[in-house]
Parts: sequence; C-alpha cells; structure tokens
Amino acid sequence: MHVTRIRLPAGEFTAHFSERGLARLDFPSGKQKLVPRTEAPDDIARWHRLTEEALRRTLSGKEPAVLPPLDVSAGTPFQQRVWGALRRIGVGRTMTYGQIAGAIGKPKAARAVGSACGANPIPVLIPCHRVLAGDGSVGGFSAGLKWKERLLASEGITVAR
DNA sequence: ATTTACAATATGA
DNA sequence: TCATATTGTAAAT
Repeated sequence: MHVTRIRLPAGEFTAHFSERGLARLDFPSGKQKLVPRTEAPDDIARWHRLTEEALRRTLSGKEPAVLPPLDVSAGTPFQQRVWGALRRIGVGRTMTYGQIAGAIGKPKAARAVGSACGANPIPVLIPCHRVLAGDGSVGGFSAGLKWKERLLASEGITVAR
C-alpha cells in the first residue's frame, strides 16, 4: 500500500493506493503524518496525478473529467452498493439518505445508509457530502460538518436552516 | 453470543 | 411532539 500526499489550496490530503487503485483519501488533519519514502510504480504515479486533478476540479465545483480507479474492495457488498449510488449524484445535486436507500432496493435502510456513508473511505470523489437528511438539514459528516458545508457551498448548494 | 450506537425516517399515539 | 420499529456494521460487553 502506497501513501502519497496531495497539496492543494484547501490543505494537504493523504491518498492511500492499493495495487487496484485509490483505496482511501484523508482530509487535511493539521498534523503532518510521516510518509515512508518509497519508490512509486508508474501506475501509482499516474493515479496520484489523476487523483490530484479530480480533487482540484471537485473542490472548485466542477465535474471531474477523469477519476483514478477506486478500490472499494474493502467494503461490504451493502456499502459498495451505497457508494455506487453516491457516485451517480451529479455535481450540484443532492439526495436524502432515504432516497439512496430506495435507489439500492432497501427503502427502509436509511439509517444503514448513513452508516455506510460514514464508512466511505474516499470522501469528495465518492460524494458522501451530497447526501442530506430528509427534512433538508445537513445530517452529519465523519470529517466534521465544517467540511461538508464547505464542499456543498463550493457546488452552489445552500442548506436549510 | 448479545447488546448498543450510528451521518434516518415513516408511522401511530 | 414523542416513542418505536426498521436496517447494516462495528464496537463494546
């Protein structure tokens, strides 16, 4: 598993790559993590560039032209279905937890969808921030509500009080 | 092996 | 408005 840093105006993200693709993305944490300096195979160097570009575009409210391969193999089947549904939400659009539940054929599993969103290893590129509670309020966010609001604002979405 | 806690929501009192 | 059943996972007991 290779770990690289991605410097952006918004801060320094940390990307984890498996041999299958991008497996995890961490928000800037304030403290610098030690990253073992290792030789990166060509595949990883390319994925790193794709990830950075996709992040830049998404953080500025644009559709990412290309995404690196995402390795979601660590997730349960249920989680993978939720994450798949999330990726179908367009830039600047939102859905509710209940709608996601319905979209994957389990209309009563809204709460479980919330759990799956929290377990999402690749925030931003898998847009867990575009999911709101049914009454229009924000819900929650594992990396902090501040980030969720910021991401939504960059896409022109205003949240109900 | 059970119980509990979550980033929900529809329903009935 | 409040209590409860439902649902998938992980973590605690």
